[in-house]
Amino acid sequence: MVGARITAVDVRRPDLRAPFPRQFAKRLIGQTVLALSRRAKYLLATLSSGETLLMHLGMSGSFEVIRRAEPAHLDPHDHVVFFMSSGNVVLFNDPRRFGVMDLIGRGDLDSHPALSRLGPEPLSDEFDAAALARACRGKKTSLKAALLDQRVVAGLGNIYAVEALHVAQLSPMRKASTIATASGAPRDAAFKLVDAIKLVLERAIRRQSGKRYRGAEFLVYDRQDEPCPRTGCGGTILRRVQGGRSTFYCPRCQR
DNA sequence: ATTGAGACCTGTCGGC
DNA sequence: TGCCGACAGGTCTCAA
Repeated sequence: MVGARITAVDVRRPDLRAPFPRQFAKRLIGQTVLALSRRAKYLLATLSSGETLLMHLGMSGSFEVIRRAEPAHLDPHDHVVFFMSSGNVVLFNDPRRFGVMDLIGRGDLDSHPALSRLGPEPLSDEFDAAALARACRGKKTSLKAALLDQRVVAGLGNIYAVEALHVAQLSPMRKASTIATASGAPRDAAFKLVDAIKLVLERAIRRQSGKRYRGAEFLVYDRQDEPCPRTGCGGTILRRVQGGRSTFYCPRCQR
């Protein structure tokens, strides 16, 4: 898409998680995509008008680039088709329709409701033990719930929150406030957790970029009743539901 | 203000 | 083989 002009947009199904903005296709046609970037789990395309196309994959969304959009190749879940001046055709496919498409006016990026309250990017220098401890100070929720709170750290999801807690040897049920002192200074656990989050994400990006999600590639996620992967631990992975989502952890080495 | 539960929608998988 | 319930990677809203 980058450097190419959008020549046509086919919205085959406009009812994703949120309704599409008015005149969605019309406002896109003729614009050049200047750059692609990402904030948390939102994909952002900077357009020549200064507007930004915001996209989210939800739980089941994906993009595919093809050369020709033969009707026979289109899947019923290909909800948006972008035709580019380069000849590329970009398909947005989302069976579960939890995805999002929005168009943000010039200058309104920082005030957009989806983006305005996001915490720091986990791989940025801004996200360190001090920042994490500050965000968790006084929080009565579990540590796991805090990691999924996008205001604490942006873009961490269920799987990698679970994985990071295991690497850091911290219990998902532990109160979030316990990683900080009363004044909000980081305790040892905050340092360990920040390091674990960065490690887990960097490893995941290296391993999975370009690939589709596949299960059974994780240390503890989806591994209930299996032995704890920590050498010498000897514990067994348990599954619990926290806030309606599955948590997997080793009660022996995660405290 | 914070927190947890439920809702959104569809596909897949395991058990009977 | 076929049906049915449980469950799924993310956010959002609502009530306590």
